[in-house]
Amino acid sequence: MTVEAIFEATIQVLLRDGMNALTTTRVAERAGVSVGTMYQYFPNKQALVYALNARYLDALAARIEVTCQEQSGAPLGPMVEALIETYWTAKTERADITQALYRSVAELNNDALIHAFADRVDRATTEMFSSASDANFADTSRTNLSLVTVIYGTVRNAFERALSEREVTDLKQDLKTMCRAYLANVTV
Amino acid sequence: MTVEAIFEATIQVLLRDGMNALTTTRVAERAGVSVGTMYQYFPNKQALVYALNARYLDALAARIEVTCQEQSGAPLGPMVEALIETYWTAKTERADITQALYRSVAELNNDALIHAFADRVDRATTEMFSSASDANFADTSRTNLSLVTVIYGTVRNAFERALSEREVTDLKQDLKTMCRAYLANVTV
DNA sequence: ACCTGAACACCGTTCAAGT
DNA sequence: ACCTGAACACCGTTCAAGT
Repeated sequence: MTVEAIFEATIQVLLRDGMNALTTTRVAERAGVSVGTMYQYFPNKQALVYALNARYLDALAARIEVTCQEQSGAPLGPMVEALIETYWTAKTERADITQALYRSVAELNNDALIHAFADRVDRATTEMFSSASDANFADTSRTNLSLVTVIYGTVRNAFERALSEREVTDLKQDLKTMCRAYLANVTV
Repeated sequence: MTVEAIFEATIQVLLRDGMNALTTTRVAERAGVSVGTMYQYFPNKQALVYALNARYLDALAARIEVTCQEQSGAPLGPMVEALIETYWTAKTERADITQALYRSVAELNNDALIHAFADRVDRATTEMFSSASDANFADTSRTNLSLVTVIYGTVRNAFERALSEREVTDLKQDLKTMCRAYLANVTV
């Protein structure tokens, strides 16, 4: 399909030449269509980058939802570790794409994108945590928000710092320790 | 000074009209100089944005260093809370500028910028944590890395999510709980 | 219905000319 | 020494013309 070819071309240009070289001409050329065709599917360049990120976040949200369903009813410890594992893996298995998208999304007004993603994922994780065999929170949505903000933020920052494999392993383990310790603290 | 006027103009254009409207012409106009003048001080537009971010990170690093010096010799708990407080305040007191810079820096290859900042700040925090009255880490640099990555990442993610004041207060408190609990866990 | 690509407005950058 | 701004190459976007 033409749209798929354009998406694929966008990722390739982003990976090969970076954000600055992401021109409509180059994307169209690589996708094997003319610029005009691109504008039939996307009203402008921003919309293309936006759609690409929306597509990625949708896939990410779906994976998190799967993990949340799998962990339903488990104890809190394994639960939060599974969430960390899923998010971290999803982000790192194609680290280059993750980086490229982080950079591309910054240019656009992505509030709607972030909120749609956050709402969907928050729903899944909140439900998961509520189902825990040892769940007994003073404030479920607060705990959920704290956990996911810390987890997603840490993964992102780990990316920016370009940590070594060793450092990533240690950090991931420490993040799990932190979240487990926090959960022990906020469970009544 | 001309350079200062250009920096100031850049921030203003960024705040008023966003990243897309940040054109060399507009910046020059607002700074009261011609485009040519801008190019005497910065080789290109990227360099201008880069320099603006470098300037900001330098000021941020200086503030963190001050906190680290102030906390020297204190117990770990208050120490990590002071670090969280300083970083969070520095980022939120001019939230609009923080946001604008987050967005502007994404476009450029900022590895050098990030690393220079990270190295400098890591040195300050590692020294602080080592000086704690109750410091006794199995692995000081690992603990330091985990703490700063989690803290900086959480603040950044809190920004992206555009949390309410209430949520921010709760999250900050929970982050402190997490870091304290983690420190209790990794101290031998 | 879907595609093409020349044409237009605008942006980043340069450089001969000004003080 | 520092500044100006018209000029140039290139990019995002459009639209009349093609299949």
